[in-house]
Amino acid sequence: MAYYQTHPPVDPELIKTLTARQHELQKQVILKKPDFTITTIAGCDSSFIGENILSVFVLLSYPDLQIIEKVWHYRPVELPYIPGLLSFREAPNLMEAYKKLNQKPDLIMVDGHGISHPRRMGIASHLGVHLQKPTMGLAKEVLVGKFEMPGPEQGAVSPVMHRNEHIANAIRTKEKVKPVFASAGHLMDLETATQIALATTRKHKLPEPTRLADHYAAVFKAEVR
DNA sequence: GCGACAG
DNA sequence: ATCTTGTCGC
Repeated sequence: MAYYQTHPPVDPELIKTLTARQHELQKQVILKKPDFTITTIAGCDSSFIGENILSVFVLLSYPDLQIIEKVWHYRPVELPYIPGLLSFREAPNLMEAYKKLNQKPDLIMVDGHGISHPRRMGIASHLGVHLQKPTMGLAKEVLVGKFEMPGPEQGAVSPVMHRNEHIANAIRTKEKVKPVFASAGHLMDLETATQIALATTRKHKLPEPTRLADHYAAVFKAEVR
């Protein structure tokens, strides 16, 4: 019985091209501690409806975390999910949504990894380079690297190591709940990213920027349908 | 060669 | 990511 695939088979040559593109983009990534005061932070996330992708940006004040603005963009998606190449599937639409923000954030928390990636070029770094904005990754699962489970207490942190490099931190944002993973994206450093993840966590495992982006992605998705 | 593999 | 029911705990 024939069946549909969301996308046609991916050309191996395309994978080579995109991988090479990541190596080029990686040269533009700058890791540094922000030298300014963060006043606003945005969370972003994408959801899918068949062949389409819906991306959301939620702008919050910092550190009080009040919602200032939320925008979204919806359009066909062109690539399937390929581990390591997630940015080429989601970033284009995320950038369209970003354009709709009347006020731009000081920092963007992206749903996924920053430099904790095979080529140190996760979607958070990818977006940071393209938007020329400070970004950090906030992921629910590890992509590459090894780590020891952090202690069960809220605030416990343990390093994620890969090729002898400290690429991310496993963070226990909620007591006895699975940790999340924070990493530097662009114009950011791991220490600050970790501190921001904890500073923006309230009553849930996911820090507010990511949690709210997740939430509104579902809300807008229901509207589109 | 054999697994692992963000969302 | 998405599909998909009930269930446990605050």
